[in-house]
Amino acid sequence: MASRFNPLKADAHWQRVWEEHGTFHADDSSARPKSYILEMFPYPSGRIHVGHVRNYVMGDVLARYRRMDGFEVLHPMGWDAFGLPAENAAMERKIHPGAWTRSNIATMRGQLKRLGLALDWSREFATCDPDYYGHQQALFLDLHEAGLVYRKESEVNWDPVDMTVLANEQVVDGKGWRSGAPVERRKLSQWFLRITDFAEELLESLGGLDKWPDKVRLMQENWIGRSQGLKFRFALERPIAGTDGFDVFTTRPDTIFGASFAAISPDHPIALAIAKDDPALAAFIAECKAGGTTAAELETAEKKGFDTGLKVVHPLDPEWTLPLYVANFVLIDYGTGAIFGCPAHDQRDLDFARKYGLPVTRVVAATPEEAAEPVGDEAYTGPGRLVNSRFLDGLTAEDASREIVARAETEGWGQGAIVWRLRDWGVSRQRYWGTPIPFIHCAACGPVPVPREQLPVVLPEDVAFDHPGNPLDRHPSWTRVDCPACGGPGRRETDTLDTFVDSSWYFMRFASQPADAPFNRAAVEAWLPVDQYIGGVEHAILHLLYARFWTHALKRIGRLDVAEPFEGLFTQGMVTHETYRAPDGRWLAPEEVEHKDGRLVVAATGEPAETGRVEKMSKSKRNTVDPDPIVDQYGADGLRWFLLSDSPPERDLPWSEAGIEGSWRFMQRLWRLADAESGVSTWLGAEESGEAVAALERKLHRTIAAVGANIEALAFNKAVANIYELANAIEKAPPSQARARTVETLLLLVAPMVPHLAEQAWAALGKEGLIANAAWPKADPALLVEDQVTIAVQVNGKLRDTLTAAKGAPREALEEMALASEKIVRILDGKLPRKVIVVPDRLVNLVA
RNA sequence: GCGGACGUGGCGAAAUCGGUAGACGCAGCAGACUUAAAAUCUGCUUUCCUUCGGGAAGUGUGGGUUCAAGUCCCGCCGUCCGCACCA
Repeated sequence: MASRFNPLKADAHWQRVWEEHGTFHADDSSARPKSYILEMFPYPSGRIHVGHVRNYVMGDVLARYRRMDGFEVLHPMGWDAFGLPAENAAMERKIHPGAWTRSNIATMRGQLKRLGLALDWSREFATCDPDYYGHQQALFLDLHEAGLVYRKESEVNWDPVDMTVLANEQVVDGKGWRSGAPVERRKLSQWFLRITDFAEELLESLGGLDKWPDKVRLMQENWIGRSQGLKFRFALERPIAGTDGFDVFTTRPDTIFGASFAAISPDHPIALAIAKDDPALAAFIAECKAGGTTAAELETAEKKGFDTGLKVVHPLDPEWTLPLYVANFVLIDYGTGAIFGCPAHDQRDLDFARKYGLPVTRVVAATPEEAAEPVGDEAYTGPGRLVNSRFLDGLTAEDASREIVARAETEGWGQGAIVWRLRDWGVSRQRYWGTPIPFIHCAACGPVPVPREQLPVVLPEDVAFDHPGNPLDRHPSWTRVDCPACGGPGRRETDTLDTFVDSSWYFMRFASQPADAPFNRAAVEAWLPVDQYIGGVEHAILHLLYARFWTHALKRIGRLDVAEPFEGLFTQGMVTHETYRAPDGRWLAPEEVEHKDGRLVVAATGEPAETGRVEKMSKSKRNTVDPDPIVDQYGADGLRWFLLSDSPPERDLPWSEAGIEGSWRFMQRLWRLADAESGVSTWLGAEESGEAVAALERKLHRTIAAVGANIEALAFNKAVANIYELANAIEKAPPSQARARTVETLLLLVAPMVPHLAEQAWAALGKEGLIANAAWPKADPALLVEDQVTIAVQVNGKLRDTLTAAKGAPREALEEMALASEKIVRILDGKLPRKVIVVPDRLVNLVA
């Protein structure tokens, strides 16, 4: 056995052995219990960085552990391969998006393979394979048939110089990223998925996802945003533009007698109707549209209103009219696009009322004294009883709400309603590099689904990116197609699907990939739900919600009996790194800067460089760290071990190379431990009993239990610490057969984390078979408990002494021992304690 | 503004139920081995005081509950994340 572990040879050797044996192929027909471990699949942006590695290694440790623990494990890998960066690359480098993507995939696959991940590569696919997106088109048609797909006018970002639609990330400070021209909002007819039909059940079943982080559940809950209240009708004093009133929604029906105005959105049909004959209002509406749409701009935007001069009638008093405003802060696509304002109990309404001199009437008071107090600068939104509210006076706010809803329903002017913040999912993208939406537009028949036998609708390869906009639009032949319904001339839909659609069902295709269907139902039902899904928290809302929706929708249309796609979710922390900038503002990669005389300079030119924030590794900030040179130097296991050590996996990990030397040293330590035992016959007949051996056995079994539990909990940093402790204990133990057995077990314990080294040492010890296929050791419950425990002795809660006692020693005995302690006798100085608290096996606290 | 998380040595961190704070690792210091270096091994490493026995303080901060608080409760300070005109 060599005295040093050489990862250069071992890594490649064992990777080849695993591949040749098909070690990590998932067998659909296995009788073992199934476990599906999945990390969010990567976008092939170029090369992987250590942030990716951290993600995949975590899943890999769990997958290898589950295999050893007796499960049939599905642990696949693929590529989220459609998306905008490929088109940008096409424009910048005159390379086809497909070619660019394929070449990145090849590079990244090679990088991943060097890490020795226990992946079933036979199931690999990319979402840009027609074989994948063709089935996606079929599923889209299924949803369409079920009425879950529709078309609607919707606003897009329009660059008036480049004459192109921009994705949100292409809008920088309200301007087009290439042209720099102010972006306009423009209406286009686009495809939508009816996710709002599922709002209720998506919210409901969040409650059952108890292996998800609370944080993510809460974020989804807020995103879906259920609000309960009253929808009621305001009658206009006199009809206008053929309408005599409009609906408003409120969550505070109890404050209805505090109403002082009504307001509608600038996009509300009534506003638009009035504006036709009212140039002043038309100007106001135009002004509302001019402002930017970024969060910061909205936050600071002034609350503005336009008094239409019209009045609406209070629903509970025909004599009482309220002014009708058009207000910039009323959203057309939430609730009914119209509100009633109750300034006393809503801050925004109060600001508005003060600005336009509207009355402010308190209708809820926390205390009886408060009833007469005028409202100041702050609206009161807390609980209380009703005042100034006629028949509601004296009721609590909740009771008053119920009373108003009941009365509205009886009298017929309104009804209880639930309003959702969630909007339908717009899936149209005016882009080339995505799944073509399988429809054909016909002047006579409208949009007609592409017949199933014509799927997949394959993206044409012959496209040019020398003009802005979607090259599919300009394609001379691809767009020309006959209408499948009437046979007349038609035109292919040139919008492609949002890439979030691609990632909404890829985990089903991993479980089963027949040629003639999106998936085989039985196979998907056997593997799903994913037992453990691992990825970045940045996907906490959109991706996870869309994938949940897709699964719920397939269930509703009878395609799949899976309630939720991901049973366990883990959101791992990001790997962060400092960013660097040159004097001209360019981002610099870590290898382009160096420290010189204590200052950071650009290595090539010697100009001073600026250190930016520590941020998530990303290609655009150029702060990524490539794993390849690290693997060259320390082996896959050195890197794997380092990424698992120290930082809790959910926390961000600031990258530094300082610690990896330590990992490398530990690899060699493990190797030496195994090396020392490879001549195990030397110790035959050596002492097999005695306290040292017994202590080592107990340590081993406690470690087996702890490492297993910590891997299950994805607390890899703790599992690493457990293993270090065991290694320390082994090194201190005298040679014996028990020690040799302990080293063997240690190898099993580290096998999921450092698989190459474990295989190499396992083979060197002459063990049969692959350690990857070995059984996870079982902890002997009898050895998990110590027979001796250390008891803390406190006086007034302060530690004064410790003593050793038999486990389970009775309270009286512990108290006696504590009182007999020399130190305690000295501290008590002859006095008797007033009170003695004994916690068996833990401590004795003497209260003096 | 609303919602949430977090704050422990020089650094990454641990402490499962309120019960010996700092396990484990990194960095550092001292020593052994060596002609030397690397590698490896041993010991020390929260702060302050010390007559070297030990003593005092200590988990952002101020209070509180308790025999006992990193852990529970209230207030404050700070950092980070999500949502953001949601009626």
